[in-house]
Amino acid sequence: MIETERWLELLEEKGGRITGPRKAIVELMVKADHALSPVDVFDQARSKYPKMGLVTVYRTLEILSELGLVERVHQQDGCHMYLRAANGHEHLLICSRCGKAAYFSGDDLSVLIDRISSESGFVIQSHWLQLQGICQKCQPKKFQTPIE
Amino acid sequence: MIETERWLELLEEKGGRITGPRKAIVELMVKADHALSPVDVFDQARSKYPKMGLVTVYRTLEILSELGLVERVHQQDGCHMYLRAANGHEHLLICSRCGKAAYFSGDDLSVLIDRISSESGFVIQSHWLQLQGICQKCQPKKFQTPIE
DNA sequence: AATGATAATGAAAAACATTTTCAATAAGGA
DNA sequence: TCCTTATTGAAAATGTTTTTCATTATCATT
Ligand SMILES: [Mn+2]
Ligand SMILES: [Mn+2]
Ligand SMILES: [Zn+2]
Ligand SMILES: [Zn+2]
Repeated sequence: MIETERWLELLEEKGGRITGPRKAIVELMVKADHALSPVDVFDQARSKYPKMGLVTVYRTLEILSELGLVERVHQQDGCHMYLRAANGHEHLLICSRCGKAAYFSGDDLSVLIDRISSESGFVIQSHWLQLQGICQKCQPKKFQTPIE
Repeated sequence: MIETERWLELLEEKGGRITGPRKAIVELMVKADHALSPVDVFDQARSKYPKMGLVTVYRTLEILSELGLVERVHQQDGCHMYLRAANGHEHLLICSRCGKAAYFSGDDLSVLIDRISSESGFVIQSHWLQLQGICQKCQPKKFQTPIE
């Protein structure tokens, strides 16, 4: 995948070296469709790079997060999970059964934000929006909307 | 404050005993206008009840949270913080300088949610919305909107 | 291709955060 | 007041993240 190359190039531009452990972690994070904990990353990455240390996972997630390639996701259960970062202004939609994560965009909260701002006196800088639900695969048949 | 009484009554109805440590924690959580970490609660509660143990703080926050009186708040820094729970459908507005937290209501995301739901195939169950900004007290003079 | 400076790694230890265990204490019904 | 037992806090156990440090591997320079 070309996205992997892009991440590694950015890493390199920043002055970092491209190493086996880093490649394994990047490859995995680029294609992850679930938020992963450091231990999840560790377990998965070891199949590509068996010597992988958990410390390296922490360090690499930190770097990828500084580069804006990965971001922390909060969930009711684990809340130090990492996922490929949003492209521009996107928010997350997460399946509460299987954890599948998808970004969406096109929210317009400006009216709400203006109102809250003037009611509260706060200068609002950013917002955090996250939807929880059940993805198509996890829905029992009876709840599935027929495609028409 | 009568709200403190209400919390203690609910605790009692649930079969719990009213104790010194619990009173100290409830009093403090009822009036907190910042999300507090277990250690914050511990430190503050010790001034009312010096023998307080940190374990009791963890246990009491757990109980208050089961009773729906307190809820966990996620922030970029500490994300195991606790705050008085919302009344009905409210969301948080948090000052990124001093941590002051305020609830607001009246968000209507139904149009957005319907759209995302049909685009993604997810059945959406709930949403998290949180605004970050600078509260009035923390705003430099030049940014303050004059009251007219 | 070989060399060398040094960034990156992983094992181990340390630091933190949270949960469990357990004997002592205290709440509150009888 | 007495008795049952929920609650407490100290200490230990567990789990997570960070630090330390000697070794290894990357890659710019020969
Ligand atoms: Mn948005
Ligand atoms: Mn969180
Ligand atoms: Zn799912
Ligand atoms: Zn403030």
